[in-house]
Amino acid sequence: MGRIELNPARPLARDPAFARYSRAEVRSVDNKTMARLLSETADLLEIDNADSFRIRSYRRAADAAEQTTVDLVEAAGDAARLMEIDGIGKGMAARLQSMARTGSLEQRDELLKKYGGGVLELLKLPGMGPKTVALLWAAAKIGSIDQLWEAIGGGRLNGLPRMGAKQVERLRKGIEDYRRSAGRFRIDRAAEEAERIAAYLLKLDGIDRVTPAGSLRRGRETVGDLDLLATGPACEPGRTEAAVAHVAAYPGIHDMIVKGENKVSFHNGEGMQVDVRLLPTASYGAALQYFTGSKGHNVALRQRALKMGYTLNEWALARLDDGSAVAGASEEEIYAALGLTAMAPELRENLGEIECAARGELPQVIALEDIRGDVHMHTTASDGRSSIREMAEAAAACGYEYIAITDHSKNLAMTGGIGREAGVGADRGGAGGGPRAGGPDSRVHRNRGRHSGRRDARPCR
DNA sequence: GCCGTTTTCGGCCCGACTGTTTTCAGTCG
Repeated sequence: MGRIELNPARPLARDPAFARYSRAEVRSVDNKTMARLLSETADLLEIDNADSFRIRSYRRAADAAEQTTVDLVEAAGDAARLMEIDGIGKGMAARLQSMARTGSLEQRDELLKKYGGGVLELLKLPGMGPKTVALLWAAAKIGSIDQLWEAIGGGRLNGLPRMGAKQVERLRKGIEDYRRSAGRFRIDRAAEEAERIAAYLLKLDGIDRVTPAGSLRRGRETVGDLDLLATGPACEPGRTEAAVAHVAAYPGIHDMIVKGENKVSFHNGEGMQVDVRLLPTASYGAALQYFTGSKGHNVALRQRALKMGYTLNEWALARLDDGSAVAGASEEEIYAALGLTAMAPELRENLGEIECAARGELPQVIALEDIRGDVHMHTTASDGRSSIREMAEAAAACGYEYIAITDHSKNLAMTGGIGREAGVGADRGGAGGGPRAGGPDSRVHRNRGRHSGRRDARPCR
């Protein structure tokens, strides 16, 4: 078994959650995909003005699919097992089975035929809900963000119900904001995809190591393209045929962009571009440095190399006079040859880190081990999924010194809320997959990672 | 569409806020 790492200092392969993941068979449909299909169906049904309780059932099923510890594809052969999951009845069990078999959901496909896929994107605009989407569709056949943009420019929204000047301006600004962030993916989603693909790549004898590079490795909040660097005997020049074929056979590929000798690029089902590069071991460090970036950091680093009589590219750090390689197998030796302390990827944004490294005064990056506590936790007293005791025990297992329970008050009625009689807020699963007192799912609240300020949502190593 | 119960059918979460309208509809959490 080879290695997968987000940061060489913290190999993911040691992560128990990851270890479980890497053993799983890579499939194009999983629990998360099913949850998304169900949730989108609920959105489309709302636009279609379907029965609100039927819509709620789809949302509950989506939440159930997202949260359950049951592998739905594996369980799909037994409807009774699916129906043991809270929120999954006879109808939803059949839909889960169908999704496991075909990768799609018939109800969703039919509604998409009627309205087009653009309406799901419209819902991502702030202040845009299903009623407004339905209104725009009925009044002006607006079914996408581009069409809405044109309609706003042409003044075609004037006179529509609830479309005053403020609302139109809000939509216009919402589109501008959306377009600025479009095409990028949250780091947690990119990391999940990186782990999934890396686990698949490592199944080939001859690929020993896979490392995500780019903005994912630098810990940015969002990722554009996903860069994965692979090394091993099957990645050496002239011997990459089997590795290229293996990458190209990855089941999550939606469409192929490039298939060359050293690089395979494709889009996955979510539209994320993935670049897999096969690299010789001798150049691994240079390539890792080059593809990790950032662009500004690399430009500054190359300028420093030139001043020192070197040239730096993705293959090696080499002398300018005779072209002989000075370093390339590891990042550390490249930085050392340039008179710099090796630095964490998170620091490489050309914000003075090169000058600091030259002086030996690099700041220390906060690591998971530095987190001492968590001050935002919800429990089954409101909309969390674990009891205070379970939360405290999980925190203790992480080595935390303190936690703060921050349950909702009863003013936020949909979450149950503390201040009510014991059990009132916990006896039913509410919207958003609400509390389940005594339920089998003892995972900590999903907000934990976010509010801890970590990019890695996992609570423990 | 699910759940609990009445084993066949009724019930299913709620308030603040905003914009638009003038008492309400829609979104958000």
